Amino acid sequence: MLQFSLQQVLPLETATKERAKSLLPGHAVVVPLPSDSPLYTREGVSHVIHVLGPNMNPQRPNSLNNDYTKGCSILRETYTSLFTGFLSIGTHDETVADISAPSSTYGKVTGDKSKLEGPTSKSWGSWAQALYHIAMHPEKHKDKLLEVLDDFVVLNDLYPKACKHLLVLARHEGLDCLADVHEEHLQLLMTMHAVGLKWAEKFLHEDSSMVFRLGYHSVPSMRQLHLHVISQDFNSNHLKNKKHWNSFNTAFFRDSVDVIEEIKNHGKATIKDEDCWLSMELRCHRCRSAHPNIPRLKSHISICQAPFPDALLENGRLVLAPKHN
DNA sequence: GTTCTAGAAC
DNA sequence: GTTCTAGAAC
Repeated sequence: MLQFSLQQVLPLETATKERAKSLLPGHAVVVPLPSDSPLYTREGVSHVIHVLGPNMNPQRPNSLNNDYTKGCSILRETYTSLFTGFLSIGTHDETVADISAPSSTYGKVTGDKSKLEGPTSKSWGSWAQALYHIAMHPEKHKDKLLEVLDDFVVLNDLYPKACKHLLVLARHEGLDCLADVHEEHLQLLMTMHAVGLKWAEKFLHEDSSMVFRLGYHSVPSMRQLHLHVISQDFNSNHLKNKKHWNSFNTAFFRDSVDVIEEIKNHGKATIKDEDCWLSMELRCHRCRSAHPNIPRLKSHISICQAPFPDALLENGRLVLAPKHN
């Protein structure tokens, strides 16, 4: 256990009292250490975070009178305040005096919101981390990888929705989805496209009747930016529901060529995240006929010979699609 | 992202 | 009978 002398603690106590006279349960206060504090000069401690948990002792202020539910709630706030305060140190030059815990929104704190607004991107469940782990540690997943490059890896989608379905996975930390992509990533997007195209061409060399599309989901379920390279047969037992179909056959699927153009022209990509795209009626991607359910749609697409619509053939959205008259 | 389940809908 | 949907869990 660390021991502090009075001399070490005094500057901290003064600095703390400047920030907050008292602290309510569930709240934290971040105190940057004064430059004359021995804790700072000798130990290199830059900040101290004070945090007050729930109190069940009737002899002390703010006793909860054995209200266990309220105690749990305040304990949750306490930890959130503590971690939010800790995050604010790394990401902002200045800290605010009192950080109170948000009850439901992640990353937001009271006080100077303009400086302390937390990450606005979505949070990811544990099951959404698989690609991230592969991107960060490809050496641990060699058996799954088709190609390993400095900036990308290529792998088969674990649940392919067509005969050929690859992912070109970016290895850059902090790049999780299209919303994170900006002008500085243009070269990266173009390289990902080139890598994906190379694989599509390799498959086309083996079977020239295949047709490929390269693109991103507007709002991916898995963390870490990944480009889908998918053949347009959609012949797969893993394609089971409307969401599967529509995520590759509505505007929810953003063609790589379009994303690159949008980044070039506007510095950001269009994101069609409305749920309506994923729950749209099922339509054949070739002849646009509607079908009542997935089994009927799949039996239709296995025989549909219609040419791909012009909108898909323009500007390389489809790779080596058959020409029609 | 997946699987499982229950209930509704066809 | 089958299929769809939503929710929960992982």
